[in-house]
Amino acid sequence: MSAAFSTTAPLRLALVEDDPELRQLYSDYLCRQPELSCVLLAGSAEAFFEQLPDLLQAPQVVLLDVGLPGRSGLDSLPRLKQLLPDTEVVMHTVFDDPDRIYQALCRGASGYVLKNQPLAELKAAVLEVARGGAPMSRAVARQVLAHFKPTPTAQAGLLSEREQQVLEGMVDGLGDKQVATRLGLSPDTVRTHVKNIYRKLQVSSRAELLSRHAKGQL
Amino acid sequence: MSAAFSTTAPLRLALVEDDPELRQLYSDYLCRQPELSCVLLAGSAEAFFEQLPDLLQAPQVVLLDVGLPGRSGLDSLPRLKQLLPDTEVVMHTVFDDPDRIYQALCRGASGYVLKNQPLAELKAAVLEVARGGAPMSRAVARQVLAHFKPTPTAQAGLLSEREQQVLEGMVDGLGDKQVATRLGLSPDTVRTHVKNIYRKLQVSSRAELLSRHAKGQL
DNA sequence: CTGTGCCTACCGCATTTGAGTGATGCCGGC
DNA sequence: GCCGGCATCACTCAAATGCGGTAGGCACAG
Repeated sequence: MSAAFSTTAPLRLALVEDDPELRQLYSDYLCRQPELSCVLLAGSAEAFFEQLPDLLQAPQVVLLDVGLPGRSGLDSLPRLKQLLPDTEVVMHTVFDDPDRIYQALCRGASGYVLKNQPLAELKAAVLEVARGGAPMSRAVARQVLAHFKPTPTAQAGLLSEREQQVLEGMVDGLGDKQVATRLGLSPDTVRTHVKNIYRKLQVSSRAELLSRHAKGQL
Repeated sequence: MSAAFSTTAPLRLALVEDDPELRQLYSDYLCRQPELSCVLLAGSAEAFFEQLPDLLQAPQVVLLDVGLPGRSGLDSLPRLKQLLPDTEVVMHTVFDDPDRIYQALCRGASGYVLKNQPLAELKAAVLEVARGGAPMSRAVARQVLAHFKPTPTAQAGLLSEREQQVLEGMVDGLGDKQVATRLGLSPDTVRTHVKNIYRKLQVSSRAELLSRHAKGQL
């Protein structure tokens, strides 16, 4: 909701990128934009943190490379967000593997753009995140959505209907007896179902099952 | 990477929207686009499913209103994806509450755009999803990201560092002993930590803890 | 100095859970 | 009709877990 009119002061941007050529390229382009103002350029996370105290005002957006030498961008994210809770971080990288994306988002990134995109996209992402958005490259957005999808692999057809219901109860954090009550069954029956579920899903404890459920496959 | 050149056949789009005026407005606009072809217009989920068999080719994208009379868009999503697994669904609505968004994504939506946006945005979303993207309005994207964030509420400060580590182990589906091994502790120590965690987080079983963790507070 | 909280570790006990075995009845395919 | 899968219930046994207490060492605040 905060203003972003042409009369607004340029957005304070920090750029962390280890490749000197790329850094030059990006900063050249981004700094030329009237809406932006590069207040910090760093080639590593360490350099970034060192330069931070020199700034009069904290950057509003940090464009952070994931694959940095030394402390990776991913690793320094928590500290960055701790020092600058109100600063938006956009990850910038060639990696589009689910795990890195997941880690970045969990650690407080508000955007994730890939490096194979036109510079205009990069600029758009920076502006977008400053406006309260969450810019993500196509592939990244899909990965993110994949985290929510049911992954109809195992369950569909594998587990019988009753077993599904029992599983549901377990997922809700209930014990065998409570599940039995909910379904109007004998606790022993539930126990049998649970055992069969374990066998079918290849796990051997409630914890494992719930862990799996929470992660990949619902 | 799939082609989207001007020589490509127009994208087959289905539009499900209960408000006749809006439906008219959207279809007028979208159908005028050379890249798009509205093959189905429906005012309800029921009408959509009825008209489906009449089509020569299934729609490639469905623009689905969330707040439909009768079977809501949200409720009909699973069936839609079951019938048309390869069709991309973009939710279209005025609602931006986290729960509805979460439900939609879990049920297979690949996009979620709000209704307060210019028509060009709508068109862009349809094209984007067809290209393998995941178009989301600003507010929606933020909600989605919020699902990954640590929710610094409870855990931060509430649980000690050691307890965090133990919790992590439990979340990974490990037993007490395995957690102990991982952290180089006595199983008894882990048990003590677990007890304290339960007390602090107000739960009384592993299942409850993991369930909570999976749901609200990651 | 004292209290408080954390980390560590142990004891004991009741309950829950994982794992094995068996049994009954229903249903559907071969 | 037989076999396999499913749902139901039962019994046993051992391991894991939940719950209560105790206790020494450490660090920090009052």
